[in-house]
Amino acid sequence: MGDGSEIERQVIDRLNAHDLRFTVARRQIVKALRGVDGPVTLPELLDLAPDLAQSSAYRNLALLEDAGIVRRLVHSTDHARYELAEVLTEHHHHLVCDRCGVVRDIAFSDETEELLDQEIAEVAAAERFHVTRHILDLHGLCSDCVAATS
Amino acid sequence: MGDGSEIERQVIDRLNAHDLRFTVARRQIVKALRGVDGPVTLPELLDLAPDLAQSSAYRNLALLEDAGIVRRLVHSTDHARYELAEVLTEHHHHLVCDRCGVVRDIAFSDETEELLDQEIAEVAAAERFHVTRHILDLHGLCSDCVAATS
DNA sequence: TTGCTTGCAAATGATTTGCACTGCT
DNA sequence: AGCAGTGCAAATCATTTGCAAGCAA
Repeated sequence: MGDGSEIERQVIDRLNAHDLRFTVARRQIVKALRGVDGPVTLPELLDLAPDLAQSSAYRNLALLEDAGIVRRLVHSTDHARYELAEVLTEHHHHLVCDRCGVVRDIAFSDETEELLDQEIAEVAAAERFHVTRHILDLHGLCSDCVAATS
Repeated sequence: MGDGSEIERQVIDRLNAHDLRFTVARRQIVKALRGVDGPVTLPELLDLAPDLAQSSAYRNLALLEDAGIVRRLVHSTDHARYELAEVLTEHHHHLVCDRCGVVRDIAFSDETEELLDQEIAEVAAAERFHVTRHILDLHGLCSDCVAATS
């Protein structure tokens, strides 16, 4: 619970830093994103926050992304997916079902992440590329779709 | 050299398996994709194969993707990127410049890939998810954009 | 011939934007 | 009052698709 207000404080700080207000619409978006276990599409977000206009959702998600509060993911050509930025949550990866499109959060062990960071640092240095983050998505079939593909 | 015809044979086999001909347009697409060091966007592909109609490019890329010859990547909301499938090339990852959008191929050490596969297998089992592949993209700034951000 | 391919132009669908209105401050 | 924020509807833009013509088996 103390966790909740901590996130909220972070959100408000970042909004202030970007001269943005913590309006009802933005509050709804953040609340909705906190209540799910994976990134959501725009339609899914509208279901979670029914009195939010579509254009306001898109506009606020873009602003929240600029403010470092939200992260936009694109796994396919249709709907993008949105989640809270990792500064507000924790570093994680995604399981992506290539059949139904559902996306769920997962975490790796600290050891694996450390080794990964190390390898990334080496490659980045060799390629003269300034790496700021990595995205690791596991694609395949969720258990429901495995069952359906009998 | 021998490598080139090997890929071509693979392409033809896969096309045959899907009742598709190895037409001029498809030949151009495969040739273009073989000549670059990272996945390309549709406009970039059209530059590489000037006498290819846009709709034919889209249509053939979709068919080639179904045939397992091409892989479509989506890193941002605008243009998707296309590359030869890994069965024709080798497992690799991408450096993605968040400023200019350029994408370049990179490879990790076999040890890292093995450890990664091991960790992925564990997570997949725990989450009851059938993982078929993983995508690891390193985001940041390419050296040109680092220089430009003086 | 028979049907896969192609190119053009029109359609689709996610996302963005113009504009007038609402509501903080 | 003054300006950020909102909702509606129209605009954008990547991608898809209908259709008539071209080409290969």
